[in-house]
Amino acid sequence: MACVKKELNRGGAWTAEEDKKLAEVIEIHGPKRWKTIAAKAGLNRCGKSCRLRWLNYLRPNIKRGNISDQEEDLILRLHKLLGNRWSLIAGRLPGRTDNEIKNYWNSHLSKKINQREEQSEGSTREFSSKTKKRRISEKAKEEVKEENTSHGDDDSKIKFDLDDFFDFSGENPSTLEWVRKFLELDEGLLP
DNA sequence: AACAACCTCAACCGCATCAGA
DNA sequence: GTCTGATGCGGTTGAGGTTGT
Repeated sequence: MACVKKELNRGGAWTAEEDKKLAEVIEIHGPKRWKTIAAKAGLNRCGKSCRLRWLNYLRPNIKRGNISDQEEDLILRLHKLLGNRWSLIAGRLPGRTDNEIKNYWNSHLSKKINQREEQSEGSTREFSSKTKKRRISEKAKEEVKEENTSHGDDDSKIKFDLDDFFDFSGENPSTLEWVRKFLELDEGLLP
């Protein structure tokens, strides 16, 4: 459930000191029983906050920043296939978190896709750059809404998207190698 | 230089699901 | 079978930084 609102440190950025305490307690007790961890660390944070901090920031092998072209390509394909299942997508990208991918999608990729769509529409209408930006971000929001209402258990859509997902014609060799590794990772991804 | 608009990302929230008593 | 607490997930918010006017 949600953190108890009073007395807990909500909304504030984590300090290095808090990170250190949390990491120490997790080292001893392991990354489970987050309520207990929060208490033992003596932090005014709820268990959920501690878990999130660990998963998104403190966990070993976290990659930070600079999503590579290959990773971006994979995110695009996986999103096409899976929709907004960020944790599933993150599971295919070692060192990346669902939160990071979700943020990256919302701030970079959804915009890119919309730009491509607008170009392919061949619209002749011109807007000021500011108006255009606003329009793009609003459209992105609309699309996310639509996605959520439609991704359900729609197997037919997934089957349809699989063709696109595995269409690697025209890819450069490094991307193909990346995809090959990805497919080796989990043979159980596909039905 | 000052202000407004916009962007990014860490963190929170609410709900769903899981697991154990 | 049911209740309850823990965990996981996706959506949303807001602070701080950047860019445009």
